[in-house]
Amino acid sequence: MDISEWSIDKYNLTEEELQLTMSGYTPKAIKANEFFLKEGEVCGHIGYVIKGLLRSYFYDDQANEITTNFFPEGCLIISMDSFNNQTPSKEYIKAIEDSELSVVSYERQMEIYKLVPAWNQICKDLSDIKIAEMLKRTESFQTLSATERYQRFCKEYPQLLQRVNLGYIASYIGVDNATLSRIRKR
Amino acid sequence: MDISEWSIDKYNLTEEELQLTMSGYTPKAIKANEFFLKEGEVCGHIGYVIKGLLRSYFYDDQANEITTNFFPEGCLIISMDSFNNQTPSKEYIKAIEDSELSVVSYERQMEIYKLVPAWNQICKDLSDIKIAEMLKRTESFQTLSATERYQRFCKEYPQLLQRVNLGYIASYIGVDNATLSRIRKR
DNA sequence: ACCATCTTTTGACAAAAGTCAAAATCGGTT
DNA sequence: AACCGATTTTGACTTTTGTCAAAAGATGGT
Repeated sequence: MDISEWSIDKYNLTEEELQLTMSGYTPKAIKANEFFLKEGEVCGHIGYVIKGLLRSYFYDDQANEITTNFFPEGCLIISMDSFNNQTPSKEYIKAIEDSELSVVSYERQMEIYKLVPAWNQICKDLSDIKIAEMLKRTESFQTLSATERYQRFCKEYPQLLQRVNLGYIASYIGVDNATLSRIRKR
Repeated sequence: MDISEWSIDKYNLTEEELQLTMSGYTPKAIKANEFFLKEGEVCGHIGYVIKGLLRSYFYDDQANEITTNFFPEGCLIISMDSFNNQTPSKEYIKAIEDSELSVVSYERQMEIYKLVPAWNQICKDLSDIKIAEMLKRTESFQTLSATERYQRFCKEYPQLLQRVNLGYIASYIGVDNATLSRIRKR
């Protein structure tokens, strides 16, 4: 199962549980280049991307911006370490395009866990999906060349290719900017 | 929090809950080069490593063995995808040294989830730890050279350095065997 | 102690990827 | 249409890493 196959329908929530879940969520618009979360802040919300595109990134020792994830429509935005442990975030999350989110606060989400037991399972499934994604990503670094990683990226995220700067893709797949440019002309 | 700081003591289980948890676990000895899990098998057990050392690996397109993880004393062994979804494993898990494990079956672990509610939290915490580990690993591929990845490996897992083949480390950090050998002479 | 096997090192070379700077291109604004 | 800044491409070059094969070293079994 990957995130594209995931749906809340699986969990057979009662009407009331669905109500409780939905009631915690509020819409939030975010313009291109605005932040959903900054380094050092504690991630206080989960966001669901209804429309638009965001990305997360951090700065390495040499102050290069390293993109860690893209969040297009249908994604849940969450800085795992920061949200789960309510500790300061090590990364920024910033909108690439004007976006519309649906957000829920940490406190409200905690209540939902208590009121709707199925959320424990939902949460576990989402963690498992995340882990599966990351395993695949690690594998690509262990076994693929830069060119192959780029090809895989194109295959997996064709919808991102036209929408994000190449530099973001370059750092995402762990390749220098100029090298990616050369890879692209075959 | 990483796995070395994790302990079941955190969860204030009652004597009875602890009893129920422990009762599911049985000791299992495994000799060097024997398998804990083979590719294609469904992972039916979680293992806790009391003594010894194991590793997980798979074969890439060119039939290279790629090491994905090491499991020294104190680790939980679990093939996430296979155990969680009860699907055939894509990787092998094999003992590097004669090892002693404490194992619990999938069925028994599912019962424990029901009988000891705190296990939901335990499970979530362990997932979070796993995710944090993987984030760090991904970051190392995105930002570090082969030499730096080797240095980080040495710093993080000094106890493994003397105990595993260099070839295992090489594929773990995504470097050719011969290259790692050269890195090591500075 | 000896052999067979596996692991690690080394050499010579090729290919891949990084660096730095300049040029070209693209986007949005006035 | 001209301009500014950001992004992308390109050139010339260096460094890193991979490949292949052979040699050296280590290990375990008998």
